[in-house]
Amino acid sequence: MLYLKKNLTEGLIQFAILLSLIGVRVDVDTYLSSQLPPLREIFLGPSSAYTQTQFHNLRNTLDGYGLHPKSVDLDYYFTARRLLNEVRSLDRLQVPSTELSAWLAYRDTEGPVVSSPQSGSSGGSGIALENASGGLEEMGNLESSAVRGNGTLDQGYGQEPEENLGAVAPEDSSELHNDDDDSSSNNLTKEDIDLIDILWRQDIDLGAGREVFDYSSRQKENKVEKRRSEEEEEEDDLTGDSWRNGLNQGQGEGPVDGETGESIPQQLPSLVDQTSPSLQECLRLLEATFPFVEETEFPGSVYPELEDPSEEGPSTSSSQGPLLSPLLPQTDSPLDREQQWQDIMAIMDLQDMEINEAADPSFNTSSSSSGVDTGSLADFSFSAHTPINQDVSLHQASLPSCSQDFQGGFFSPELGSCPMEAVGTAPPATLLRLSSSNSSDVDSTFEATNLTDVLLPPRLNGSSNGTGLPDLLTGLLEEALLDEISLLDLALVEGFNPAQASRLREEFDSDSGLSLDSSRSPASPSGSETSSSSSSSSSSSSSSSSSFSEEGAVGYSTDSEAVDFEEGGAVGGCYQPEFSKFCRMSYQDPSRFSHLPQLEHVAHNHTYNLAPSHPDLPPAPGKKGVGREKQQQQQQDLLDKQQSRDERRARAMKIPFSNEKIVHLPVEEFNELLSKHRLSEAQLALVRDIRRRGKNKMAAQNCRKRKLDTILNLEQGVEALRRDKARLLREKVEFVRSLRQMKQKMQSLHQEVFSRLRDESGRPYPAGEFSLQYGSDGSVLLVPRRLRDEQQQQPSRKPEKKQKDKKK
DNA sequence: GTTCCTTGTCATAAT
DNA sequence: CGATTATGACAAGGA
Repeated sequence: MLYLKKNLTEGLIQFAILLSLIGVRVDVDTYLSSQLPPLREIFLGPSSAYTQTQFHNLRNTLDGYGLHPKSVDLDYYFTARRLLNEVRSLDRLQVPSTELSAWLAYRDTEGPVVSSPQSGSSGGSGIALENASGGLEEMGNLESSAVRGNGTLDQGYGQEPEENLGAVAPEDSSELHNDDDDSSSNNLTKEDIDLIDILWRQDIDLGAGREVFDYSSRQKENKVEKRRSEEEEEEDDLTGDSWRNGLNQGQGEGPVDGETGESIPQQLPSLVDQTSPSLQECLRLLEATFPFVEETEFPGSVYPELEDPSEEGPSTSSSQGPLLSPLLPQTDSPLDREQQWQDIMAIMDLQDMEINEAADPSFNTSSSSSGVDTGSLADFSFSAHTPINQDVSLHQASLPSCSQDFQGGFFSPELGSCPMEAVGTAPPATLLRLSSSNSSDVDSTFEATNLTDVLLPPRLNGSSNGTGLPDLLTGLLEEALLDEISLLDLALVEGFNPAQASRLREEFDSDSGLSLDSSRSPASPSGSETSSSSSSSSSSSSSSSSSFSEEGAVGYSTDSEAVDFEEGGAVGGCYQPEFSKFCRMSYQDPSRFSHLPQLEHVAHNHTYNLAPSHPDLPPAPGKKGVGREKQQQQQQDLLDKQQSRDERRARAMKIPFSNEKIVHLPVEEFNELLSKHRLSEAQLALVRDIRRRGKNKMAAQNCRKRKLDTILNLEQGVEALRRDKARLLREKVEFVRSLRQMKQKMQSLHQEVFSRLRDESGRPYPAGEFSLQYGSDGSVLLVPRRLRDEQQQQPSRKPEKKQKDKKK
């Protein structure tokens, strides 16, 4: 029982200490604190329960030395920070502008072009069929995977060919740069943090949680390459964003609800009947791609972006116009909240950019390039179908006036500019998405992210899992993750080098007041063991000892020793006073701590109670040395000197048995012993004190040893936990990237579909002017982004849209 | 002589 | 309730 308790308590304590240590390290990053909470939740959340178990022991332990490692952490932290920055800078630099731009260019050729930058994006209505099918499939896979998201993202992201990514207008990239700023992360308010935390939890609840990490392991192999590609891609994303921005500008914004700030969707004539064959084809394609589309919970969510019914001309400013109040009913969040979100989003944007970039390449390539990736994608597609279907299903393609939200919403810092409202009702999914992002923030995010992110991903997130939140969070998380990872990595690489470890140890030692020295004299087999003989001799030799000397008297007589050991079952040769227990302890320690440098110097033998093993002393002085008083005197002195106080006292009190017996005999035997000998009160008291002190001495030694063990174990545990944490963070980051890639694919798929849509006259709908809205009922509406724009700029086009019902 | 370390001891709480 | 154990704090002794 006791033993178990002990172990349990110790374990708990150790665990708690480990947690605290880790927490400390994490806390060191508090400047990053805003981001950390979610991470903590992920990694430490469960542990929090443990932390609450503050046992008495734990308290004590912690008091002693729990936190000192901080100093080390700080160094570590700064180093990590620096490295992180470097890493980020690398990402930026490396990021090649690719996918999006290329893709856009492609679109341009086919579709009607709105304006230069935008045209590319918007144009895509008529997509080259060649790519379309394949692209769609890929996209579908990606998207599906993305939708499923959490579980299975593992396979290839970064590996997709970047074909689509052609060089995009780098011009805007500057806007996107923010990611670098660490400050952004720092700017988060507590509320933001809380919000993030909540979102994060939601994310987890939705399934985005930790399971996600599993996949990472598979991907690890490709990590390095991926990262590079990702970084490059990220740059591409940036360009893509810029591109998007351009589009937004060109297209302007739709009408927004004054109160809500939501865009007011305009109902367009149903396109169903009128849908051109191409549209149907596209729909079919979509269906095939996303069989699950219909399943959705998708509450008729329309893309927020798409929803703006009335859009005013393509003006960049318009996109950024009024902030949209949360579309979602859920989000009662007042403007302040939105602001918070904006802040968050701003941060996320930066990160998103990075991520997207990273993701893009994989995204593109995934289908084509790496078999692994494709496979994974395929898997995803199947699994993920539902969410995508919902999004994609084009049942009712209406052409509401709002065209722009798409671009505007995305690009404009505030989504509000283009109210996301779906034609009639904002589906929960959309709402979700919006809510999660809260208009303005979303925009910022989108700016950073690719169109895909804006269009599809949000939906997917919102509809499917409520992962929309995750999206928003992802940015933050990523930042945090990156930071953490960098820190952890650094820690692993640099931070926990032997030097630091030693430092830690030192700190521990100093703090706890413990010495790591395990090689204390008693422990050392060599030094003190002989003492018994000498002590015995001394005792016997001592003048007064004769009366009880036979028993081994005060000192340690050989006899007494033998007896004691036998009785105690102790192993002979150990440090006498301590006996077997102690011997075990002492012997164990040295080996364990031998590696510690600090211990090396600790060879002192401070044990007072040890019988001196002086070569000078005759082995059995008592009997032989009658003649040599001098020697005896010397021995006496030595004995006195080396005997413990209790031994001396016992000798002085003429206690008839050895201190070992007094201390180590079981209670019964001890009582028997006392009963055998008639002892005075003083003697009895002394004997009891000796016993008490002797036991306490052993206890103290045990306690110290335990402390040391605990510290060492904790050290190891901390290191292990750090490693795990770093690994998990890495995995998380990869997951986020993959998710983004999938989103991008989804978006591209969306665009593909859109490009295939044809009006009655067989003309493609310009992507810039029309957008697809997905209804909760699975209907898909083709909505004009800006009626005005259309009318003004492209009178030829019909402002009104056809609603096409596409069944999935 | 000072500082640091180790060890023993005490007081106290927990077992 | 007494014995034992655990542990923080203190002090002695030694290097």
